[in-house]
Amino acid sequence: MTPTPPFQAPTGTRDVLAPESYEWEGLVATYAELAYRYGFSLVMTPIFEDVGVFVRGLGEVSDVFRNEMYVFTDRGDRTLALRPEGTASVVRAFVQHHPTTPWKAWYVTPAFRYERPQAGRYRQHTQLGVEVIGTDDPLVDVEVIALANATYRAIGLRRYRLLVNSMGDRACRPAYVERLSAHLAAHEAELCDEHRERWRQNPLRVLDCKREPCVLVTTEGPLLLDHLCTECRVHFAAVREGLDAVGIAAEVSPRLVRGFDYYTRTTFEFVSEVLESAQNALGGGGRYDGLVEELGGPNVSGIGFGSGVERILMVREREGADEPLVRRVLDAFVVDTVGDATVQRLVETLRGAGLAVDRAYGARSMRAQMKVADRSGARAALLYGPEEAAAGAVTMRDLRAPDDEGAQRRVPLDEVAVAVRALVNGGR
RNA sequence: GUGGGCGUAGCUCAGUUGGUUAGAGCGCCAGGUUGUGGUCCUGGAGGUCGCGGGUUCGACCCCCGUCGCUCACCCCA
Repeated sequence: MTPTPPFQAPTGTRDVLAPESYEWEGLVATYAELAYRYGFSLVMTPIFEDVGVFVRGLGEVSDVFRNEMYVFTDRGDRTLALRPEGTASVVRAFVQHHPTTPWKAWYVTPAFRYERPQAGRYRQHTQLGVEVIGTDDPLVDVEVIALANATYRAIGLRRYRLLVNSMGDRACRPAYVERLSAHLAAHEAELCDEHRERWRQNPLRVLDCKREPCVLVTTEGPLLLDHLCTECRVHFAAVREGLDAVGIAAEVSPRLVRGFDYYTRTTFEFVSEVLESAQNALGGGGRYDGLVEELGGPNVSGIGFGSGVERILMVREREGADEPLVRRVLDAFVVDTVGDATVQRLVETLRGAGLAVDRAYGARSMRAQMKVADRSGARAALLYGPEEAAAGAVTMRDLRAPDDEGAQRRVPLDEVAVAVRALVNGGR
């Protein structure tokens, strides 16, 4: 402590202790409950995979693959990578186990990307998300978006917007990309410095560029939404109608292009209004048509979303939510100046009866133990000293009583559980 | 990968133009109150001033390097 510790959490990672960890508990519990309500089941996959899972998943030209992956070789000479996002692993698990479709799976998992850390961005962050594999029904798109939205709402987020777009599919996107490329080529000199060099690698990314030169060029260029094939147009219309039907406001954002190569048709992103910087994406996702097949499975479609836990909680704080998501309060705290086995038994009995109970350690003075009891936030203090030992009882004290009048009374040992329960439930 | 800011007690921070034993508040521990927390009072513990090197008679202060944090670019969650 005093000297510099020899080890610290690695750059871009962090420890989460109470009370912050209570927020995590609350968010994950809320999300798990909602996912269950929406008909999803939990899936857990390893946090590292054969690097090929992610190479095929993300695409070789994606930034994540090119320079952000944690790749390593194990002792068996296998090339593995820590997962940079959730979808590819889940799709791989789908292909390996072929569950009945449509398969609706939810997850919470760490994800790793080697980037410079920044507000709301870490090298290890935590993503919660879902995937639905085996149907291209637009109602599923609506459900996935609705679940994300419901989660944000449930924890109190209000100041965010939903952007949606359609990326087209194998039938219509290639032709569009050619049109776009032609347009970019004609205006190459007007693009921003970076894209003037790089636009050929992934012309769609230029649409997502926020720098003015690119914005000017692409604004007058062709939009994918105007060049969708009939099927994609119908699908996108159904998604929008479905969102409308369940009362979720969505803004069509023709320039929304997300980072991974596998997206087709529906893409969406929730952006927060309280994050000024470029890190304003709360979560996002979309449909992927070729990914399952790419990883060796049948030619079926899937859709999913991922959202960052750290970012959600940061946004929640910035929105001014001061109510903790969960309250962890002890029911009773035991103060013991006798030190025989009685208190040890009592504590276990109370815990067995479903009460949250802690005690002081180290045989300290009653005064010191009472301070600990106070700081613990427990509702009741249970004092056990020589007098109580002689009477086979404890003194139960209400630590939240406004004054000392009637704040405490003697309770026989075998009635303590009932008495504490009554006090916690508002009686005395 | 590129650039800006910052590293002094567990936490939040002071620290004069470089000068001798580095301070405060909160927190922690003990006592006042040998059976009572939340108020009050007294005392105490706790710092190789991020780390390494340099300049100087002398460095928390100046210089170089390094590590870490932070903010922005980029990318995304």
